[in-house]
Amino acid sequence: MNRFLSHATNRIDAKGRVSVPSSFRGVLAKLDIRELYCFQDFVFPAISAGGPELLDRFERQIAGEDPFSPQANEMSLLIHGGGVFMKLDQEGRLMVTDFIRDFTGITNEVTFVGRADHFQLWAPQVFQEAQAAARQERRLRGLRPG
Amino acid sequence: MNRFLSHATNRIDAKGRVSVPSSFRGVLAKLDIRELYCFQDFVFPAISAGGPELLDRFERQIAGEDPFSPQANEMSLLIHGGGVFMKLDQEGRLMVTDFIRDFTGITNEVTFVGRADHFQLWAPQVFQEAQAAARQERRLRGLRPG
DNA sequence: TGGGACCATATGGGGGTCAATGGGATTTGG
DNA sequence: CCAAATCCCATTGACCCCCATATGGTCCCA
Repeated sequence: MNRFLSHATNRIDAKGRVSVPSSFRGVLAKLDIRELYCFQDFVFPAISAGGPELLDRFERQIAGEDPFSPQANEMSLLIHGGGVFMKLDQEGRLMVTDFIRDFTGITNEVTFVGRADHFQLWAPQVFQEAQAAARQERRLRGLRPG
Repeated sequence: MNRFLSHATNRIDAKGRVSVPSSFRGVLAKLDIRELYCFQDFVFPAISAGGPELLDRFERQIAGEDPFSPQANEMSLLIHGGGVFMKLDQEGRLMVTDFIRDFTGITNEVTFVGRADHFQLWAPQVFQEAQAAARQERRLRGLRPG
């Protein structure tokens, strides 16, 4: 597998660590990603995590605009001010810091959600509800993928 | 046969496995599908399963939109976060995980339902009712298939 | 036409392997 | 020098490979 897919929920231990699902670690290894760029999602109350090239992409996006524009300023506020680099420990676990807890509402469990080129950390309950809402909205609009 | 047709109900064993109907496995072999892309159906409480090209089709749909739009983000939440790759064991059985149980209400039996280019997993009772409801609705509208 | 051999599919379970988790020991940073 | 982060090892349980058994249908022949 070469992209992040599916979701899984893991427990946070007494030291505040949580195991990143094995399949996600496999993708990271395959893409040779050793350090995670984590940032606050623009839409949902979730932390997004991916390789450093994610940040590069965002910065290229900014570079395409007038560097003194309010839009560029705002974008930088989000991706730089709301972003951080993190590493996994030897067992593939991640420290769940206050940076993550405060933005997501995570307390003692984390739902990992694949998003193709990155993955996300959600509070389990919040993820369930957001997904149900997205499904409901699609139905109302009569849209279908494919 | 080169498409998924008809429906059949099989039992889940003590280890949580269920046999995929032989005719469906035959279609999978014919289409050279070795790994199943499974996702939560957008309308019914059923898991849909098909070849990886199903996911490709969804992703092409997303690619047509602004990648930073809430719509694209939402769509990805469903097809990436709500999708899984699964494999059959050597006897053609599938593990019925919580991912499947929680969404479908499946407990100890699975109804497999052919849908041409993919098939679905339903709780038997729920399938019966949904099919009956669909039939009823058609009758009220005076419509006939074909 | 009825019985029985034969075959394919569904089902049951032993046991190895690996991922998730828990916790002691050591290092690092302020 | 203390607290927190990281390393390292042990335990547990879920999943998967593999082989055995049950079940039901079809075909053949007397």
